[in-house]
Amino acid sequence: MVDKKKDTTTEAKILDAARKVFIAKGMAGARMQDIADEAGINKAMLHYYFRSKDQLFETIFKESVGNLIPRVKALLNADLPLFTKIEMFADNYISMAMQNPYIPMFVMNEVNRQPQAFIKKMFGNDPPDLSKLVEQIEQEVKKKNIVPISPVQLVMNLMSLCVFPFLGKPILSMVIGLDELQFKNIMEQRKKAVPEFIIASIKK
Amino acid sequence: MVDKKKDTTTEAKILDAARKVFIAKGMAGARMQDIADEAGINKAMLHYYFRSKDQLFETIFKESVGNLIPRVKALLNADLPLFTKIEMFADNYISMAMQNPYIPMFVMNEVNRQPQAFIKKMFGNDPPDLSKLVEQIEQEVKKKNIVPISPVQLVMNLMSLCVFPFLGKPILSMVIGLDELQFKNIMEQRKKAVPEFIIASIKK
DNA sequence: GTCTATAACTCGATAGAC
DNA sequence: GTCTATCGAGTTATAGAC
Repeated sequence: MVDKKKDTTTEAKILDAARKVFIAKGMAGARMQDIADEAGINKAMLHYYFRSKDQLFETIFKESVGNLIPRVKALLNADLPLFTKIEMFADNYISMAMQNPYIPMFVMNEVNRQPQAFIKKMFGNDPPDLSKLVEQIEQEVKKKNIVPISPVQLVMNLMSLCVFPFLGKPILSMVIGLDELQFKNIMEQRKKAVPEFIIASIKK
Repeated sequence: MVDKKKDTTTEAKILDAARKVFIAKGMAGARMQDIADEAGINKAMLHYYFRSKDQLFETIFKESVGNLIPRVKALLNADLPLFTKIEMFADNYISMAMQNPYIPMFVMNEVNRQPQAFIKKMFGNDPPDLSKLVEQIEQEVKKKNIVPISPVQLVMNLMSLCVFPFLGKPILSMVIGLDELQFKNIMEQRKKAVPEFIIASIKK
């Protein structure tokens, strides 16, 4: 790695700053001036590199969600036991979110802001298909490996338990009284604790 | 109720409109013009009644969270069995959120925007105290009524399972493919399904 | 109390020098 | 490529007539 350019190119500085500001304040709340200040350059540069606020935002947004989607899709269609899928989803998602703790809120927000635009942008023509997973759950119920549970409820539970702690971090930290390190430790535990919690509930 | 004034007073019309717009678009995304249009009056009136956008927003925000907090506090300190508390929290919260499905996202967002200002505004000098609930959970573990579980993880699980579906509604509707009615039915089921799911996991 | 008109200001975007 | 200066659209807020 001799000739690494650092992240000192103007473009990289802009992207770092934009990521920070957009994620903290959302599209509507962010100011181009904030981003310029954060990057230590001036506003005109932002337009020189990314033409408009919309385009800069979209770059950040795609980068934030783009990484996750292919992995989720792969997992959905994988040929693995149900419990393994649950374990892998929890581990993958929580690991990603620990490295980028503000992404869940950021994404949730923008999806809320314009749900249909989001679908097109992120999934194009082939949205994620849960049918295989749903069928797998129904099979496990039929085989009496797990208790009778609605697949929708089970999927909702898994997502809730993985995603919510990052969305609700400020409230949870406040109500339960956690500092950064404690929060981090608890999330680390959760990679195993969530699948265990779910499996304990549904296993026969 | 002969002389009921309806909600046709200008102030009430403004509040109804502001609630709708702020909740849909957040503080930064909302426009005073949108609120005026929604209320069927003009912008100047908004300032006549509420002086500034900030003040109008704060009125709506306090109203949104204000109802919930006393009920949560009461439940936390109530002298009830653990499983009963879990059942009551799920039922209360999900019922509230079904009537006001955008409040969870709205609140989560604004808490995120300014966490410390939020604490002061909402709780003043006495923030909610979870210590009694935590102790109760530890007791149940010690008495071997439930499996060993960290109180923090259990509380987090309960909140996740109740709150997340409303935050993630657009994503869930998209991914799972739900219309309004289906979503409503699933949330109705969840009032019972969430406590059952939790209790099945932790009961010995 | 309610309205119209407009002031005051914020912010994204561009022009143009270097 | 980078900067300063400024434009112009969009927004909050106010003045003042009715």
